Amino acid sequence: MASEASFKSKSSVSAKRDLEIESIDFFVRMMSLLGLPRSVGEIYGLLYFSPKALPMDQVAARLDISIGSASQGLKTLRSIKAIRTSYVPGDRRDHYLAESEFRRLFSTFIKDEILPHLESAKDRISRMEKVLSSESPEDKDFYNIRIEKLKRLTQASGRLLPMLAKLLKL
Amino acid sequence: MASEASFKSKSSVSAKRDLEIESIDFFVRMMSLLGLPRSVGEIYGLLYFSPKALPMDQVAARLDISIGSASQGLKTLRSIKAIRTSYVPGDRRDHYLAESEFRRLFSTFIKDEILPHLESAKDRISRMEKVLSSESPEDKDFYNIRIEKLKRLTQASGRLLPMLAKLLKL
DNA sequence: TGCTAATTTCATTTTATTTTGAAACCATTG
DNA sequence: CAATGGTTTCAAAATAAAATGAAATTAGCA
Repeated sequence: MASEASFKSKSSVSAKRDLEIESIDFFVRMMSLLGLPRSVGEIYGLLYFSPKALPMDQVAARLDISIGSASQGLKTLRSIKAIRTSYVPGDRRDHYLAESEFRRLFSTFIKDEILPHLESAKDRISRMEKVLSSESPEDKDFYNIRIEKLKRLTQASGRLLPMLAKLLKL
Repeated sequence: MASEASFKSKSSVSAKRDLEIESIDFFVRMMSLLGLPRSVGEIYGLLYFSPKALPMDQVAARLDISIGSASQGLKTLRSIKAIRTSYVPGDRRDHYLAESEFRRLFSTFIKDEILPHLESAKDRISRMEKVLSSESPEDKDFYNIRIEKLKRLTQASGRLLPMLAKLLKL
């Protein structure tokens, strides 16, 4: 009947569980705000409140998700630098720790997910300008104004977002 | 054989179509970045480059989507103040115009979609603090530090986002 | 090098989201 | 106040996204 839990007081274990659950819930919402799947939020939430690094199979077991999901989710989190591996002697499994500076994560997200879109937006706008200048349709003024507004929008974003990203890294 | 197009030069019509298509494409991506469905982006993109206000049935026809979708999409766009209706004498249909100050839209989005989450995050954090103080588990320091970091994150966001919202409204 | 544990990949299944279309509802007008 | 045009609603269908699980791959160890 001896279990891992037998070394800890009962209330302490449940307190940890409570924190874990709040954490998972918190990050599931947070990640879904960034358009990331539930499982990714769950994994990060679990790791965020885990004092020790956890191997993939434990992550999957604790969250009751498949190892496939766990593998994918950890991959995603690695790619946005939200977690890192830590070496555990005598264990060939990779162990994962949450990168606790969550703000950097937003910064990475802006750089990787949003700024590239801005780039393609610029191309699109030049394309629009070319169409307009070569064809001169009626309502040309209207179209010019709209294109001008789009331009300002992308320019403003192009300045604001990197600033924001920098602020978050501090 | 007489058609609407017969009053316009052929190239002018296609130029408008080209702009429309680029616009729709642009806003479909933009909206999906905000987690809004494709049809919503399509509708806004169409209206954004339309010199005259369009009624729902024309929106549906031009985009080849159902009137159900059009109705839902317009409702969504109205709710985030991205479009407005304009009165057209002698026509009982509502006509829609894009609100061209797209930046305000982000501002509305921050206020309506993100800030409420922050509020509930604060509640969650107090809950965590309560659990921790009443139960005192081992690794208490670790948990305290993590909670502290979450607190700072939400505080920083709570300051930054309203600022950003304000900047975008200018 | 061969063996085995650990991890990744990916076709299939499950779940969630979006769209459709038809019925219900509303509002204008003859 | 009936008739019709316009709009919304919502159950069902279509589509898209995510999770599973098992096979394939990789990496550590004897």
